[in-house]
Amino acid sequence: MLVVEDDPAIAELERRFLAREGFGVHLATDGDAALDAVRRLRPVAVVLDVGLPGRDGISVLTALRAADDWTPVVLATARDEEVDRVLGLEVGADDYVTKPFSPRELVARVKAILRRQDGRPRRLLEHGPVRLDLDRRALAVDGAAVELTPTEFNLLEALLATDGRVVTRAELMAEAWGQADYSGTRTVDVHVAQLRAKLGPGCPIETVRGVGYRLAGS
Amino acid sequence: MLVVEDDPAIAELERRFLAREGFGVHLATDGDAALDAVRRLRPVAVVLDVGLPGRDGISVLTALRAADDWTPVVLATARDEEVDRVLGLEVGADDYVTKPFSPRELVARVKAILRRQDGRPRRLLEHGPVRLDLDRRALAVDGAAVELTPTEFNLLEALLATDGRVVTRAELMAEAWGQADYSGTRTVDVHVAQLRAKLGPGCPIETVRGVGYRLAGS
DNA sequence: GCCGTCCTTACCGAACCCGAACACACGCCT
DNA sequence: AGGCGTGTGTTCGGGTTCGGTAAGGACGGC
Repeated sequence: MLVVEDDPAIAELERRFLAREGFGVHLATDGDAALDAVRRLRPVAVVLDVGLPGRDGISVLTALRAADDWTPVVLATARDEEVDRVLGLEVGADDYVTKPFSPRELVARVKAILRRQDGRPRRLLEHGPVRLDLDRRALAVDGAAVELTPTEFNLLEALLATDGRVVTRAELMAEAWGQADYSGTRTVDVHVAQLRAKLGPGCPIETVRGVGYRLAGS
Repeated sequence: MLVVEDDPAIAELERRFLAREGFGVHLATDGDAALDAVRRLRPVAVVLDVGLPGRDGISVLTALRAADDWTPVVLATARDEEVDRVLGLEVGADDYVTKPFSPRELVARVKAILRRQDGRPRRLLEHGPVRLDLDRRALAVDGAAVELTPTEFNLLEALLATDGRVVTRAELMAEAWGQADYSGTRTVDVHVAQLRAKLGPGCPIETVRGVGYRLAGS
């Protein structure tokens, strides 16, 4: 469970009530930290304040969903920011609470969401004989399981997510390594080679000379 | 099964999906008819719309519970009627869905409730040779009983509940320990080792390097 | 005070990532 | 056609991170 809230008093309140229900709670105080935390911690759900300094909640949510991350999100909006609520649901929030809210209500909302998403189908990325299970973090080629290292997995995920568009090495670095600027090393190439080896003869990863890589047309 | 809903289109939708699951479905379009139907038909469960004309859903539910009738009730509330949901649960609803909801979700919710309050609500988690009895807090592997300490039990329960999805150490901490934020200790690893030892050679707990653990198989 | 359970720490082996080095492919130019 | 430069494929060893495990101490129940 991740709570994103810049007011320390409110954050602590939320943390206490969620913890009492048995959730392990992490805190983040701004949008970038939140995105990073979701990536690293893979929380079961996120309570996201809309009125953050700098990168606001809506922006964070948009970034998450754009990255194909469907971690359940409860938005916390101020009473008069109705626009944000509507916008939030459109952008992919699972529910929202209006400040000021009772902690009990927040807890109830979070639990409801978790219940709702139980038994939800797994997130899968498929392309030809390749099937990547994001929830199990497992890969199958022609139905046979294939082991992947963490970076190989992230790389393949980044490639499959683009679904045919050309991806530069810099973009792949950013996607699979978190941010790290691509400073002219060959790291990406090496891992692509590894991936191709593991994917076998039907490997759909094509080289676009001078630009980067892309998936073969389905 | 009784569906109480004043919008004929929605009512019909619900009826069709519930019927497909083998439930005999009756309809009622207002609160008084609903109360009457519950008394006469004694349905196994009720799907109850909150926004009824005249006597509303909350009132119907209150009347039922006041008459010591504990027929399982799933409330259907509009998204912005947050008060009703909290109120409904306090008044004795067993669960609720938020409009607009998918019919499949409704069915799942109803089934969950029936399962929960089935004559023998003996909750079992099974996976391969492993069988975990949540009510007796007992574990059997290949039919042979195995003793578990409380933390080991919680840990295994958390793993089995996710059914193959990757679970981070932070999540396991949250699930099995109640709250404790995972601050970089190796506690989880140690207990996983214990578990593996007790589960024996056919142990389905796999390590996902850099992320966490998951169950083997499907 | 003994015993079981739990948490921490430390150590070791293994997996992994990176960067360099070398070999190869492609395309352009003459 | 052949040569050359640039960009890419692939291999390999060093250094680092990560997970398994064993041992020791803290805490609480009996």
